[in-house]
Amino acid sequence: MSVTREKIMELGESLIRTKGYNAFSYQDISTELGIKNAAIHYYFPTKENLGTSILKTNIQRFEEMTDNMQSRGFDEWKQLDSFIKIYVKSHREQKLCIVGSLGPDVYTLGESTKAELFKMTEKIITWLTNLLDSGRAKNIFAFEGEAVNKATTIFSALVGGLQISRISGNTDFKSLYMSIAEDLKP
Amino acid sequence: MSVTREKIMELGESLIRTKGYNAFSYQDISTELGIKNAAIHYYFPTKENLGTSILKTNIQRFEEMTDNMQSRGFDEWKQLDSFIKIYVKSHREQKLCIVGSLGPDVYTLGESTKAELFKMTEKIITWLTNLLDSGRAKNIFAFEGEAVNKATTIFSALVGGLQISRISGNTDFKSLYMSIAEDLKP
DNA sequence: AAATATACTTACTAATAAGTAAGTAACAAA
DNA sequence: TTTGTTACTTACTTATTAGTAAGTATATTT
Repeated sequence: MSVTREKIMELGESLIRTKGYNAFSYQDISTELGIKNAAIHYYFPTKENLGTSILKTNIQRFEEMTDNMQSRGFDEWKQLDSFIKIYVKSHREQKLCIVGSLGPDVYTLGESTKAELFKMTEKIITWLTNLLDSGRAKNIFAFEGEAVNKATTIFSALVGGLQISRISGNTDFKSLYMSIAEDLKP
Repeated sequence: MSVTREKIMELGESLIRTKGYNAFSYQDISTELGIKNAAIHYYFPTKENLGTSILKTNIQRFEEMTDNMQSRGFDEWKQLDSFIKIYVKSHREQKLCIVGSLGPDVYTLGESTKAELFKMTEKIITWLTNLLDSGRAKNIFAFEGEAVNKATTIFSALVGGLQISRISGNTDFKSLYMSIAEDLKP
């Protein structure tokens, strides 16, 4: 695949996670990459097209990661830890996760982008739910109630945590991570 | 104060919490209110001015609410419950909270808006921290670690929860609320 | 050698954005 | 009665946006 195309997607994702979908323009990308805005339209005819492509790549990356952890035989703690580390890294880079940055804009997105955003959210929560359930069955995790509720709470705290910590300059993100972990210890 | 001015602020807040700050325009407001965009500029010379004013009002409302609960002698559970109910209401209205909707746009906001957003976030976390601390001292709440970390986690989960539940159509928000409450029971 | 495909640029268009300057109608104050 | 104030409208300007049509240089295929 084209290097320019990949650079556009990479920068596009970075801009979404930094400034937000409705605040970035093709000009932001073209200036940074030293190309013309029409070059971006060559690869991604519409902005919706670019947004959708970025989300599809993110879904793919997420699936590759979870498949990889599964095939390597990571236990539930290790898998949860690896997932949370994505957020620790985002926090270090002062970026939101893609779901958390597109979430508030959901009503302004085109249908295909909205569909991918929904799909990604669903995949994450389903994966987390299964992880929590299987961890509880093995007595590795302990928590009350349905796993899907715990999964939603954890995911919400991570998504919201990145936003809150970025507003207040830099709240200690490690403590959020510890708070989630502590909460699951038997 | 002017009725038009109040309607502008009310609609402005609603638009921020629905479409996001960078997706709404003075046209959205003027069309809805049947006035011209210059009329909005008469009350709020710049968009930043409007955003800042909306945040200031929100801070004031928050302080009035907490003061009111204090003076009425609400216990810690009742206070936490009342706070969470704001989010339950937001969820019902399919709106985000103002912090969660402006959060992702923080790098695109003007200095004065950013300052108020920071102030509001800080006030909420400080209030929640004190509430959790005093509740724990009375053995009404039970949790490990520092109260400020628990406060941040709870606030993050609420802010993120509204976003996640709105993406996936309508995840049961009540369960998030229960999950937080369950977690604090001694 | 001619035709085709790739990866762009040049040069626009149409729409929408925030913002402004000057005017006006209605009412109150001096 | 004039003067000023409030609450707007009219009529713009300037900048930026997503998006497009047509052209071009380079490499690849036939």
